[in-house]
Amino acid sequence: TATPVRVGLVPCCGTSDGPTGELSLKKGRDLWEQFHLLGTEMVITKSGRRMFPPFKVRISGLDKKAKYILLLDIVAADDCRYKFQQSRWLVAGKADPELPRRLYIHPDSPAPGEHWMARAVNFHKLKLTNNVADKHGFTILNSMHKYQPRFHVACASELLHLPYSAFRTYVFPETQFLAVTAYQNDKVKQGRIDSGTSMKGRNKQDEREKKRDDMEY
Amino acid sequence: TATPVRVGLVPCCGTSDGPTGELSLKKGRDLWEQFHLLGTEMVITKSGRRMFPPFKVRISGLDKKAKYILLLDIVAADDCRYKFQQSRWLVAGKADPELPRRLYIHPDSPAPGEHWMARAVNFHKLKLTNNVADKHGFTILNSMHKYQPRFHVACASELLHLPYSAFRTYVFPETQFLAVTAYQNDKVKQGRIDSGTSMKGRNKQDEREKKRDDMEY
DNA sequence: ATCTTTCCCACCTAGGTGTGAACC
DNA sequence: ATGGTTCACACCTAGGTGGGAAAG
Repeated sequence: TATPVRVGLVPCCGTSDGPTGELSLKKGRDLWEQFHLLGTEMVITKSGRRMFPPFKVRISGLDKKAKYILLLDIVAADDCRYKFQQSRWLVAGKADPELPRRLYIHPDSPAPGEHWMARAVNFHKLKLTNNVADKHGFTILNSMHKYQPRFHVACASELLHLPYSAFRTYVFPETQFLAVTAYQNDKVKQGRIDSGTSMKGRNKQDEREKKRDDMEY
Repeated sequence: TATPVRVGLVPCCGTSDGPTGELSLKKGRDLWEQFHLLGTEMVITKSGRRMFPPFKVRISGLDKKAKYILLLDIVAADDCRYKFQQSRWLVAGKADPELPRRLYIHPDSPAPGEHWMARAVNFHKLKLTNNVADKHGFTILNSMHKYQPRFHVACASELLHLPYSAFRTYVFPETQFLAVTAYQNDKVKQGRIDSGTSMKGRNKQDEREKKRDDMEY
């Protein structure tokens, strides 16, 4: 084609601005890189869990009028099983057999190039699960394995044509992650909380408040 | 065309099943009809308010593969201004000049006939406002005036072709309503609350609970 | 004993809703 | 005084999140 297609991962900057403890991520640096340095972990659950940071790409050079389908899939990054011991990830044997591969088709697909180029494309609705029998179409992963998300652009005007259409694939190594059913690295857990996007779970009850509750009786 | 296009307003049945006071709507009858008997009121606000009951249509007889744009607009039902006095709506003069007409294009548009026919089409995201300077594209209405929603089907593969495309228009008289900035008829207000879909606002504090709060000091 | 998974639940955000007093 | 409008706010739903105990 005449114009080259360019795809860039959109930086996801942390929004934390509270008191920055030792563990919090520096503001203004890309969240993906920050977590990558620590060893990104993604929680997988039976009912499905989103990715964090969100996977966003900006794309240019498409034909404005031609229709495209945009997809994300997640493939094994290597052939190992891992364990987390003494604050570090160690190889713990050979990988379990790969599970049925599933494509996450961006819900706007198919859409013309101008639509995709107008703003960053966000794949935040993709969900990860460890449920081998999942019927929602979520991406099924093995816990304690390392994965690599991949982004694809397909020239296709209809979803039915997808299997026969030309693909272009883009990989961003900083989006590699380990699938877990519970956070292993406390720094990763704290980083998610600090980056503000994650909604806090049940807080340890504040001492003062706890006292008051106790006094109700 | 060979097959006739059929469009039906989808009944919106109330979900209330609590203690049914004198004012609550009977279960299992169409909400639109129920409110129509009372004189449907729709609140309009500066920041925009959804319609209730939701406007839903079921459509059949479209060409499966052809593309359509589905729209809703809301036009003056007559040339009067109204007032609510002694529990009834009375004509109170001539209508104010009509405000700029706005079309609400269903966000799935354009889409093939099979998409529209697969399930009821819901226009619940349309918002009503009385803000003449609105920049969100909400539908602008005059308070204390009577309106009639209209549903349109346009044969058009692109939004840009809309102005030149053929329309088919459907009107459901039971969806007429009066635009208000605050509910006038208590029965309408109570009907909305009873039908359950409306999220309750601040409740009059339950006496028992109030007492407890007061005792906190 | 250790590691990993599962489950329920309190908490959070986002956004729609009527309240009631203030405003005009 | 009246009638209509505005506004901040408590409440609601829906759905995503980590906590922590319990189970495997």
